[in-house]
Amino acid sequence: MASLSVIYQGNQPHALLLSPHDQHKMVEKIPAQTSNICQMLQVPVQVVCDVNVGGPVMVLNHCSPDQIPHSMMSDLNAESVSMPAQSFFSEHHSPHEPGSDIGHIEMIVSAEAPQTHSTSAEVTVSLSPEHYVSQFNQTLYPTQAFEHEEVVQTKGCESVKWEKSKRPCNCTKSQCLKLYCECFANGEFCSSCKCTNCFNNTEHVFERSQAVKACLDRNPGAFRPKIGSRKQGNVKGCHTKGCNCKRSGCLKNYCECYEAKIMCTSTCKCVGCRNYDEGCDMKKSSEQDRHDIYFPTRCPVSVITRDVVEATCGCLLAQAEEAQKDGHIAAHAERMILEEFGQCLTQIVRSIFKSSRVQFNL
DNA sequence: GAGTTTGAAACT
DNA sequence: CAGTTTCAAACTC
Repeated sequence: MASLSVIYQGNQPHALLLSPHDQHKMVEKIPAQTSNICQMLQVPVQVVCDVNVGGPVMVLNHCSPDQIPHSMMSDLNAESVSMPAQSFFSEHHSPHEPGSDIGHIEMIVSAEAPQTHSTSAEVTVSLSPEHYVSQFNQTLYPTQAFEHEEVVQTKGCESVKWEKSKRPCNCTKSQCLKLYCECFANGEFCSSCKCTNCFNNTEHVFERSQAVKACLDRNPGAFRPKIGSRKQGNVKGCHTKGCNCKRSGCLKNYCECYEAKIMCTSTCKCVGCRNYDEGCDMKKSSEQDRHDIYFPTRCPVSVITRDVVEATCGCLLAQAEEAQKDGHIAAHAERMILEEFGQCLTQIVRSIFKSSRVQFNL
């Protein structure tokens, strides 16, 4: 029943668990994992206790505010909350921002100790607004997914929006407990999926929490959004790790940057990237690099391959998009595109001559 | 819809 | 940490 639980080891309070859901089984199983929970979460949580709660603290964060108030209001003893629960959240949230984070929280609540303890633990929990991401909670208590949900993530003064569509997964071998599974990677339970042997559901909460921990052990940032905060001049944000594409030119949905509709950046380790904005990014040092990559030396008869044609079209489209973005008039846009086409032709001709020289030398 | 390609994740 | 394998989505036919 309690969304706020104090976990004891022997007579000593061991951990404070804030949970949005009524999941006793999970609460019972979590203590074994809580020893390094703060480090695992990488969420500095300042805990000021009237009694020594002592141990690590799990703080619900990064959950749907629509869910939290209900559980908090229904589960907490109203008399022990120093401010009305409704105002507690309304001060920090717009109720119509699904998926937004709690952000800054200051509250005083009472947590009922187990029956073996006669006292209540009154604690003040203060979350620093800049450390709002609680991946473990997010993944342990996933929010319901919505079709084509637009998530608004607020971090400090920055606001990043990205499309988050809930697609049914088709996992067959991963039990949906590895990051291969999009549902799992998004911190969601599988629902209406076509997966087989799925463990990413409420019936396998323990296995799932183990898998979450394993992922976080491998990579503490495993469940952080891959599309990070926007940089100056980067309207939509950037990929936190960058992509490693080698064959797609970062112009297909294989590329995580392209799929997220963002430009590749210098963080990416991609080869032959075509997904960047020359005006705003340092991805490539010069336009020449781009053409050199896509118009390499080849046998004359095979220079104009399908790849070359696609690359040329890509160049022209990129120019068109840039012209449109910059708000140029049609005539100027046409000129830009034609100039780009000229550059492409120049490179093709150069490639023919280069490969011809090679052949002649042979 | 089956087969292939791709690149991230996982593993060694 | 680099190389390899596994995996599921994207893509092609």
